[in-house]
Amino acid sequence: MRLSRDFFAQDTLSVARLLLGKRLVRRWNGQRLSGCIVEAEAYIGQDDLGCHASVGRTARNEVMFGPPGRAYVYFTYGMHWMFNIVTEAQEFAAAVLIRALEPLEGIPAMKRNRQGRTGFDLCSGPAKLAQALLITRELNSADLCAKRGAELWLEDGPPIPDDKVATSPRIGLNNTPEPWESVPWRFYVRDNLFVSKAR
DNA sequence: CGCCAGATCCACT
DNA sequence: GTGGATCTGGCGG
Repeated sequence: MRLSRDFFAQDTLSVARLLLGKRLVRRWNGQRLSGCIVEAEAYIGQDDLGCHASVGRTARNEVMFGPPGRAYVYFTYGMHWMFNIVTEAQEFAAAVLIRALEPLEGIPAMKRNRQGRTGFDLCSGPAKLAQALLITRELNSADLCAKRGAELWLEDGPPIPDDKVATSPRIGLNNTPEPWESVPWRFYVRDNLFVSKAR
């Protein structure tokens, strides 16, 4: 079952939590590259100083102000692409950053995309999984809920019970004013080997 | 192992 | 001109 726009329209913390266990699927060259989401972070509105939307509406963050269920893909650190899913109502700028996947389908292709790296190093980080699934600028603003012709979408997966879900502060927010640097808006599957960092 | 700096582009100031 | 929702290899312990 493909995840619908209603799913992504929920509040961002719920979406981030519920995305654990869901499958991210990339269609490329007639084959499926996919993985189970094991780590995600919420970025919630213009008040959240960790969120790109906190600087106001710009060309870069425009997609976050649009309808839910679209891809917000941006470039950072001079070499990395990041994949987010837009959440909540139009005009409320929020998204979930996908931080790690447990690889499931198309692993040889992912390995090639990752210059021969394997296992843990395939998708254990936001820039790694973007590289493994060939997610770049062209997919920014792509509709992940399209009925046909989609290159990227999400599918249902086994629910992860609460006792297997852990939270922590978001990764990489250096010198962001509190409480934003410390709010526990990162969700990950406890003891899963493909999570980017143990805690 | 852990730590650290370099890589390298682009949006925003 | 600056610095970032990161990753990697190299170096030291």
